[in-house]
Amino acid sequence: MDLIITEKDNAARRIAAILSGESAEVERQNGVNVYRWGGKRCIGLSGHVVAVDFPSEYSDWRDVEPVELIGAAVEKTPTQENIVRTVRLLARDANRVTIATDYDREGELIGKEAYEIVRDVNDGAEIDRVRFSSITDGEVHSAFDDPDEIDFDLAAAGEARQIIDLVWGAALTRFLSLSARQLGDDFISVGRVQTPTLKLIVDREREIEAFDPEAYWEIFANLVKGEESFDAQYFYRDEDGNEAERVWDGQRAEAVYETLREASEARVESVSRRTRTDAPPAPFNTTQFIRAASSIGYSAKRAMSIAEDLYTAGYITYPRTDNTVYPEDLDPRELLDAFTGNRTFGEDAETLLEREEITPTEGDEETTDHPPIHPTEELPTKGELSDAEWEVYELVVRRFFATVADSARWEHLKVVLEVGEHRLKANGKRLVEPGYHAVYPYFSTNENVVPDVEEGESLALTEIRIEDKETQPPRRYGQSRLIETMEEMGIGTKSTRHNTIEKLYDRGYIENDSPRPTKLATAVVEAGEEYADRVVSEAMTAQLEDDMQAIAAGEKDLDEVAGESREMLERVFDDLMESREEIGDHLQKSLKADKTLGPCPESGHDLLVRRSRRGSYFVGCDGYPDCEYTLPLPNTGKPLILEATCEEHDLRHVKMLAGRGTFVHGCPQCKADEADEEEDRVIGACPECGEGSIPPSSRDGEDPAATAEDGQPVEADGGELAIKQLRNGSRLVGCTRYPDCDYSLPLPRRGDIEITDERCEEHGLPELLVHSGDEPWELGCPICNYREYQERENDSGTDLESIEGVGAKTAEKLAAAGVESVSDLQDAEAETVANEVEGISADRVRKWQAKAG
DNA sequence: GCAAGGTC
Repeated sequence: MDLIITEKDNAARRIAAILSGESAEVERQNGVNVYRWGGKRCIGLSGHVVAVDFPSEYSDWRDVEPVELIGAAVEKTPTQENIVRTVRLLARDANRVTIATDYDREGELIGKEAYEIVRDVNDGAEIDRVRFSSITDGEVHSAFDDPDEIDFDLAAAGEARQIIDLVWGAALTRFLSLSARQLGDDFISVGRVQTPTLKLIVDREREIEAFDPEAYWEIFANLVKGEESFDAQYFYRDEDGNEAERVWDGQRAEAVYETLREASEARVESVSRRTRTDAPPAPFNTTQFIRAASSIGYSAKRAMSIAEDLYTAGYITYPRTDNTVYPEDLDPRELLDAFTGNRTFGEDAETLLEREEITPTEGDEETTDHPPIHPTEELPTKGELSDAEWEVYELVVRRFFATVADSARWEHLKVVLEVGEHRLKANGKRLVEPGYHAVYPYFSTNENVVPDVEEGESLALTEIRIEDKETQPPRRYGQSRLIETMEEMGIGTKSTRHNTIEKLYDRGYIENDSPRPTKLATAVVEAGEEYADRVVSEAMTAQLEDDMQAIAAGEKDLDEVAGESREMLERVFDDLMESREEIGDHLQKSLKADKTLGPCPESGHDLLVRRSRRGSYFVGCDGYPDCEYTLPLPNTGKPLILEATCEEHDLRHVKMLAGRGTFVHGCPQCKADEADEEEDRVIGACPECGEGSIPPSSRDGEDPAATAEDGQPVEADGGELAIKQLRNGSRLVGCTRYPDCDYSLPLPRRGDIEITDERCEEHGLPELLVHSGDEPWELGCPICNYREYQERENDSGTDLESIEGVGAKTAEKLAAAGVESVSDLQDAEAETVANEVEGISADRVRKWQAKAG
């Protein structure tokens, strides 16, 4: 039997289809897809199925000095048991094994890992290696016709990276965590990629903090020619003879402004026209795809997650690639042809096909890993995809269109005008040939119209404006700019950069979007800069890349490189250990500063954001237990401390991060005070315990008021419903007998609530109006409102797509197997689902179940 | 429980 091993299931399926002439059949073994035809089997791994780690005697952080990790052994252990088991099983009976993992360094290492699993159970089989950069008929056949061997040197280069990253990362992470006494979930992590990325953000923040704004002025004029008018800006020649618009001297600006105001006309001194060619963009690699998706509102993580779903569904090519040059066997005409007749894309595809020559653009980076991201010839219908998936799909399709479209042409018109000794200029631009913009609407094509004027002509000068401005500090990195910068610096990979940023959020190093560093992050970077400069600098990656090159070229060996790196880390630890306490203190102070709101009104200690044992957030005093002062926080979301500070209480404002439900809470002391001052406003009897209330036993079970009860009839105790403002900022309609009766209905956090004279026929309560913004919102009867809200929640709450990682296509597949809602998924046996749904592993199902709570 | 790199 012949066995073929690929890096992922998707590749296994496609290669099996090509080699078998579409006759391969899939069967599941241990929940893993195995493709079979004739005497052949093909199985896909899931990337690395083994991982490096220290032996178990090193696993207790408190028992082992971090420095000991430097000399510790490093072992490989299987992480994907089912896949490893299945590979072993198949390998036993194989005469020949072909490694067909991705054509890049990491692919070579994954291939070598597969080789070792095979050799472990079968020392006779012939093992060879095939390489191809896109899974197409031609490339796959020619690779299999002429197989090669595993490049063990290249794989060893990858192993050097694994070992060095583990040793440096684990030793330094444990050292910082132990010195700051941060064990458990809140450990303090450091690594070759994450820490230089964090330093980028910290450095930018330092620039922003050190920035000293400078005042300047700009002067504009409006010019009229016949019916048309346009804006022009004052400029002068600076010391170097360059055109400058910013006037740094206020008195001079004022003088120019006055002179222009006194003039009534300007004479055209010169007119220059030029046309500019605007070349279409290069094909998408991962970074440029993320950048484009971010310009239409998708975070890096979301964009990648949607792209992965579209890839798994077969609509786009592999989304993790560095390549920006289409492979030779991609025939643009053939691919465009697949879009003709399509409702959304047909017309554009047909227009593009009408041209004689089609030459796709090329980017600077050409790699062997995968083709640039482009649509496949299989088209989804709009209904098959969610709105977000469709938007991202359309972006990928239109980018492909753009890369085979013509250049655009702009006409630039520059007019210089003179008013006495002063000069004004106007820059006009018109898009004369839309070219690729016609099929790719994601770039701005704003025009600035300046009418045709002639040299020597006089134009009426009106509306002189002077604007006083300030130089601005540099802007924080956005996520996609950060990913681009990482790529430029050579840190991280196409598959990991977006995860690294996510990791910085999870570790409490950055907050908000665009990311801003916490005090902890600054302290970690400072500690790195002082004691382990290599790990905060991209130089460590650069050195590692050089060493890996040398290993791959056979000039150095793995042990030599790893040994040098370990020695370097030893020296880092010589200094670190001496300053252990100092480093720990600084980290602990920073951690506290990240949680500090301001002074406690009772004891003068700091008020901190804390977490109760049940997981909810509140504000408590650092002087606890001597001072027991507390303030509540809203019960939804994760608190973010803002820079804004309450003038009355000297406390920082708090924002609650809860995805789409994010809101600014403000000063928690003010919120509590407001609630204490606000009188409850009674609106009627409590349906649970008030006058004329119905005992729960005889009530309709659908009634939202029928919360968990023991079924015993409740005595009418004269409870009344009132609009209440709570100290944690939320507002509700609740019973005046609280806590004896806990009947409650939610109300919006913002806006003034007006109690109208109209009453709900069903519940007898007054209809409510909420005033916030221009139009009042008719909330109506609070019971009816809550019922409608719950119904809406039920409709969307059971939606499988609400689970992160489940796309429309996957939800459809799950539904076909009888898993239609979140609760179905929770009740299901992961193994059973995996066996019934093709391409889905039990592990993945378990992850979804965990996410669904 | 540490890293970074695959994949989902």
